[in-house]
Amino acid sequence: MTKKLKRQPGELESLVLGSLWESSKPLTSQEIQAIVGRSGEVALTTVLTVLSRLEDKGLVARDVDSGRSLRFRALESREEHTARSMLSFIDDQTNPALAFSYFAKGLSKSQRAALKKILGE
Amino acid sequence: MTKKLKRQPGELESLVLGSLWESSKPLTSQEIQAIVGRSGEVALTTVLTVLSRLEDKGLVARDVDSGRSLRFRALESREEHTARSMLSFIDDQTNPALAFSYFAKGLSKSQRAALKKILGE
DNA sequence: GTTTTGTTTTACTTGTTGTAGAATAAAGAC
DNA sequence: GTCTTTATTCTACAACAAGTAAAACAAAAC
Repeated sequence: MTKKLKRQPGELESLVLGSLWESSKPLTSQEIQAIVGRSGEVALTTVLTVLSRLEDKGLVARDVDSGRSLRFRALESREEHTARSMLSFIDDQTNPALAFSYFAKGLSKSQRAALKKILGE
Repeated sequence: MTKKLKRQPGELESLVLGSLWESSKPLTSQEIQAIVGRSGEVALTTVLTVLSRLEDKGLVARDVDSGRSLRFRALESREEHTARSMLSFIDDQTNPALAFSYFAKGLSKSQRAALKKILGE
């Protein structure tokens, strides 16, 4: 009997990281479990495994809480992470301008306006 | 004896796809093999496996050459692909403007100028 | 028709992620 | 101070993606 995975590869990691991005303060593993486990439970040990892998990748750090448990936090914001990811694509571009052109075409009117404003500053 | 992989996961796929992006015309599997196999050989069957996986992902298509062999081509340019990838990050952004701000900060002066120009058109 | 050349099938390996039980550590209760 | 509860780490396996290529197959070329 082939056990089917509940999630796509990378999905749980994204959910855990996303919960830290959304939160204004560091979260305990239990709090994260409650957030990602909305529909369908996830074991606490699973959450902790994912957190430790995110630490290995340098995306998450832990602090000792005043008490027994740990609190986890993202090392960069969602927006910083997004920007870095986007920039990594630009790096191996021989013709960035052409890539920018397609990119701009795919943005919404308001997104394009926002980007234009930022570049003007 | 644990056999070490020559490459990181995804690397060969990138090399194969990259060879098609660089080329102005569709390439045969042999031609691709010659390009990606510069330092350290890759079996022709390996190249063909990778090509077929790229086809499954909708990134590559094949045409019958005038003769016996096949010619492979990328379905979008490197720049189109880059733009699509970048846009996919923007999609799950609640605050695109903030992401844009970090993004702009990471661009070189000339890249920033190029992007600004495109947005002005 | 046999050899050569090109492609598909099959198959195994490694790496990453999902998943969580078992073992361990440490805090709190009594 | 021992016992229980709670939190974390260790260990392990399953599933999927990607690297790798031999074996099988098909079709030119000779």
